[in-house]
Amino acid sequence: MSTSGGTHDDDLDGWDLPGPGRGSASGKALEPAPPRPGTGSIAARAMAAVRPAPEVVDYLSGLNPEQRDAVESLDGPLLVLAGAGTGKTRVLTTRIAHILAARRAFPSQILAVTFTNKAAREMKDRISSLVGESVEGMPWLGTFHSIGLKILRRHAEMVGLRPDFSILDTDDQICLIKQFFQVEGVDAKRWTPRWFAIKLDTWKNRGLLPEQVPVGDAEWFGPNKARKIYADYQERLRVINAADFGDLLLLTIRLFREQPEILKSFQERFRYMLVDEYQDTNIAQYLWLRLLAQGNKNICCVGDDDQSIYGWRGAEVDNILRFDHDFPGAEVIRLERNYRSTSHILVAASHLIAKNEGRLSKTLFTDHDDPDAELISVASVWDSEEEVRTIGEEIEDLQRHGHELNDIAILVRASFQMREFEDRFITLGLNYRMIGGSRFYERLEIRDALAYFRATLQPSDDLAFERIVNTPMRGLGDASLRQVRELARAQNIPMMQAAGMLVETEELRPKPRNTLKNLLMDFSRWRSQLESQRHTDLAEIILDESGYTEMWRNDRSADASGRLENLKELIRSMDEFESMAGFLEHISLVMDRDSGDTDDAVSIMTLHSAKGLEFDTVFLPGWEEGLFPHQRALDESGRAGLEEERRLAYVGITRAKKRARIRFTANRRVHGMWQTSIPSRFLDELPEEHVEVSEPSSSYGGYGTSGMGPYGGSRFDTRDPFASGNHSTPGWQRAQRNRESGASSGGFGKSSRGRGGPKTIEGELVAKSVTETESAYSVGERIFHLKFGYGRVASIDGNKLTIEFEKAGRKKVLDSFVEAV
DNA sequence: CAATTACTAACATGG
DNA sequence: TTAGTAATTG
Repeated sequence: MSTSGGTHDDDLDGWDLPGPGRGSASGKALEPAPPRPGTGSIAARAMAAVRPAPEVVDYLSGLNPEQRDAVESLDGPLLVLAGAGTGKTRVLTTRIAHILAARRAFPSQILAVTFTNKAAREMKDRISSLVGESVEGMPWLGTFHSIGLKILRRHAEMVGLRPDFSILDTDDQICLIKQFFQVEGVDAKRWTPRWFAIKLDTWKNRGLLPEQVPVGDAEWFGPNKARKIYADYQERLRVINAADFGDLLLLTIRLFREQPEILKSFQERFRYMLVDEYQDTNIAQYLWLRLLAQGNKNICCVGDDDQSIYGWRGAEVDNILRFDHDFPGAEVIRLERNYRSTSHILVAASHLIAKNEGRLSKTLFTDHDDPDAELISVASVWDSEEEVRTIGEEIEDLQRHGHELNDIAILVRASFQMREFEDRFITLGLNYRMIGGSRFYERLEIRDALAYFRATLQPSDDLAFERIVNTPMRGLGDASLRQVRELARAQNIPMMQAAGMLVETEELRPKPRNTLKNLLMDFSRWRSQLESQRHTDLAEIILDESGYTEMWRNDRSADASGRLENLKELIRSMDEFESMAGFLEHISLVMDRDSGDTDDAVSIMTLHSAKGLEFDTVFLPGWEEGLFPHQRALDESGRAGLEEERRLAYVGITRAKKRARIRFTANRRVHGMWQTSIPSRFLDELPEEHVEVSEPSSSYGGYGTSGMGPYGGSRFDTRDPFASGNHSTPGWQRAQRNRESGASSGGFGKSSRGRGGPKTIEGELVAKSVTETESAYSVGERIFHLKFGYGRVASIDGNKLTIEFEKAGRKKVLDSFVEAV
């Protein structure tokens, strides 16, 4: 691969566009081509599109004037502010179709960046249905990371990597950091590797190299130590020929800055740039875009500040607010006509988001006002078990009434909520599709198998090597491994290489030395078979000869056979790829499997991954304080965190076309402990006229004394229309007390110093601190618990009580959930 | 070196 | 609760 200049126009090959033949691919020849009628239907329609009589062009018809403007304003920077459901994706895809049809560029000359894999896939699908097969593989349509990767692979040498470098996922990253922490003697009690991984990510999201790390940050764990670990970490990545996710962007930026000719070649290549979800871009992505857009400035960004939900990942809403400053002369088009939702849904969502400050105010409106449209439904349930069950029932009911499962989605705040739905739907035999969440490729056996493949393909991949040296156990334990690791570190070489040197010496005892030697021989044998064997066969050979499959066959535990199944499934899915390397690359970027798209199935996913999608019916479970808005968001980012959560709620509601059904539980188990939950404050922020508060669909009155309201807090306490009267639940009373004390203390707890009372933000309860100073109970006291019945307090640990229950045995519970008797 | 036991943090969110 | 780690023992 050429290292100078970077004129890799190879991917223009095979792009067969109606119109000018190849050869005129680069440069001036692509200026608006003169109309040449009859060269193909798309081209023919395009002719009409560029100039007069646009009505003829069917892909443009059906756009409203603003949308059409956004599609046709091809030259110069353009920002499209598009509210939820205003046809954002439609504008983007039609715009691409228009560029192609007008023959302004080849598919390979359009850069289209999305934020998530799903969005990229969706866009690809929609473009090909709009334009036809020729776009099938628009090479530069993808996520920031996948495009960064593609660029880096071509010019890896320029940033100190070999073109076949591997990509580390978060777990690999944490493993590596852990090692550095051990070497540097960082107190693992105070700083966890995971925490540092997040910080590292934050720096990278902001485009900071080790030497640019802010002075304050650099001093963590000791004088300049954090900076040093960052620098060492990067150096280690280089040695093991790997890049983490952040590097995919950061190294590309470095490449562009250090190699102006390469940058220039890309600037020339990308005649049109389109960016989806611009509000989610972080600084690194912004820099990346700006470098590329400095060429011909045909950049079109589409976004909605109200849907900015990736602040935690470094997204800068400022990017969207500053757009015309960054790209002088930018045109701004607003899309405010909503085509998706009923007016109940739309008004409710707008009402909610209006509570946020500092937004570019947009007013969404809709025409179709269906008088029969359903109100937003809000209902409480006893616990998550009931939540899952009733939603299951409602879905079955919808199904009986002829609704397709494909039109139904369950959107949760945190991925752990998805499992319960999965379990329930399996027993119901209800078809479901999980997106994101606990992913196939994150399972133990899959990661192990992948580590074997990685280590085979990429001898320098230390993390893969370390993962499997002693899996299955071969007697290569800590002691031997430490020697290898030390040598590798001292010589600054990958561990496999170090191991190779070590087995030639007497350093190791004979037994481990031989096993290690054998293992290395295994790897080189597998490596030699890379050419001769089909990659799926080789994968099986590796797993068999390494003893990995046998390990599971000998395993007596219940899930062993499932794991073997998964391994087979892994090899099966490998079949769809050309090579092992291609397969590994795919899964390192796209951790979710896109399978079974054709079946009719309910979608279960997080709110984050739901952005950009729409469904007739949307279930929104878990609207409880602490879960949604999530406690961590409030603790760590205060008001900004709360606003981001609210945007997330907005995103959730606006996914629904016809029915939005919000659920909250009265009790939820957190870390195995029962806690009473308070309804989400967002419920109060919905306009009553558009909300229908449903009766709980199954009664749980039998649990306690009559009229006990299972929910506390908010509208549903103070003027609760349906839970008759007295809130005698201790948990509720306690929550209420928390609330009041929080409000009166009125502090603006930004730094969480001290483990005191609840933090408030302008009178709102933001963080209910779990560490109550004193328990209201004493050891030996007789108590009543709604789920477990009567018992006696065995011990007290802050607000955690260990109770010896008369029926249920010994349990740990939270004090707010028991009641003195 | 491996198996057992005791302890503790984790349930954000994505590429 | 559970998964992961650290310490302890065979």
